[in-house]
Amino acid sequence: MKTETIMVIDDDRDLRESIVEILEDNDFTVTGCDSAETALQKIKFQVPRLVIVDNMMPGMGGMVLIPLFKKDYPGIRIIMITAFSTVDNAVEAMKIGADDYLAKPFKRDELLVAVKRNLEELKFEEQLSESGMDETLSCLSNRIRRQVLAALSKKRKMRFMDITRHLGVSDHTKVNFHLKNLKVNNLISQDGEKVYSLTQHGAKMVDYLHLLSKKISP
Amino acid sequence: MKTETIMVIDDDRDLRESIVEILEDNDFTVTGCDSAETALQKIKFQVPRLVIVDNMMPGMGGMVLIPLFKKDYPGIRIIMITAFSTVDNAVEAMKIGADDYLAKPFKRDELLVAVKRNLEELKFEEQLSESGMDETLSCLSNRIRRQVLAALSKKRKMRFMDITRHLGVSDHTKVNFHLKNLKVNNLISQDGEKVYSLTQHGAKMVDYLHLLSKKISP
DNA sequence: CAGTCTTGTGAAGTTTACTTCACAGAAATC
DNA sequence: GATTTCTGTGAAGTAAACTTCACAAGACTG
Repeated sequence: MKTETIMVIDDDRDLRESIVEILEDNDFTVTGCDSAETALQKIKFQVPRLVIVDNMMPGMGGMVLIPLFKKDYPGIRIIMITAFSTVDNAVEAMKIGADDYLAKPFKRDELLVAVKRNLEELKFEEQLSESGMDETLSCLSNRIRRQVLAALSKKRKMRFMDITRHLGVSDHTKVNFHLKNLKVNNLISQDGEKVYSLTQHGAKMVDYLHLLSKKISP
Repeated sequence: MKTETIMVIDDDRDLRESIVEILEDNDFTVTGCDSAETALQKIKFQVPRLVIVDNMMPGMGGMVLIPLFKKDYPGIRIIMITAFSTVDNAVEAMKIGADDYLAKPFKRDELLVAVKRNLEELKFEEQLSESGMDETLSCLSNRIRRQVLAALSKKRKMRFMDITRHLGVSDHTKVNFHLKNLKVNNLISQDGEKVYSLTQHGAKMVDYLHLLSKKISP
């Protein structure tokens, strides 16, 4: 099983090692860095999913590092550690790209909660931009293809010309084009007798569309 | 309130009038016709949602009439009345475009159940091919737009360049194009301070996308 | 107040999606 | 066995979606 990767950047050795230890105890794969400069080098070899970075550090501070990280690795999640928990500080951090912040001193559990919450949110966002969604949604966004699904949902099995006539389309090759598309997207299938029917996945999508149509119209 | 319109075609006057009466008692708007030829005339003035037609009639029979109706009015639903309830007869009727059939003699309730079921199924199919679905679904089928929704779902409020940087897109005008699209589709809105946020509708769609992503992946 | 950052607009170009047309083998029908 | 119907394929054309580019007004920053 693959564990989530986290990078911890803090010049304070004691704090850094204690954070690393806590995270490793919770089965994360952790990389520690003692400065922003080191972090910029290490990230080239392994891009973490989550970064925990101290605001105040000698050399490049968190405020400078965050935009650099966000620019090259927009998918990354960043939690900033701030010494003084002023509202200004937090707002400023969020503005430049931090996704969350922790005020020093923080407890073990506060750290873990923040880490887990951010990893959850990250997964949430990633789901929405999954590539499989592109194909499925754009397949469903065509009225003719939805009509085919609706027809097959009722009649279970239909032959090519049955579908064409059912839709009232004069050009059968047009229907064929959309049937192909539906087949590629695994929403319908064709048996040995050339009869079309919904796949299991297709049936699910019909359900989904009805749920959706109720939300859209009223 | 608008009632559903039904056309009843039967040469047998007693049967026809009794069907019409039953349907009118149940608040349908009914047109009776004594022949297929009359029906072809009357349909030009008002297109019904459902047609009940007798198979055996002098002149043009149901088997001939159905393809004509289906061709010119594909959205229509047709129930055929068959004198002899042979399986062949039913299969034949379905093949040429009838959506359901009733075997003579039938009871009042059998008629009503068939009528209501077919009207329900019709509504079901119409929902799937609603025009509003086209815009919404094709809007959601774009990965960048989904990422914008995901980002706004988390951060609640974001400004233009925040969004652009969050996505890691170099050309801001591209993001602007998609923001416009989202605005037109009423998924996001912009307040007086030019800050973007999800609309209520947009928030719903984010929920639905997660539902969908769970259906697609496993 | 010069310069950069933000938030756009509109046109031109590119890519993708869809439609139409011409044709053709297999199956059913007459 | 000739003819119509069914089920396609592939190319060409059209429309829609998306991207890129050139430019600019207003806000903010040093």
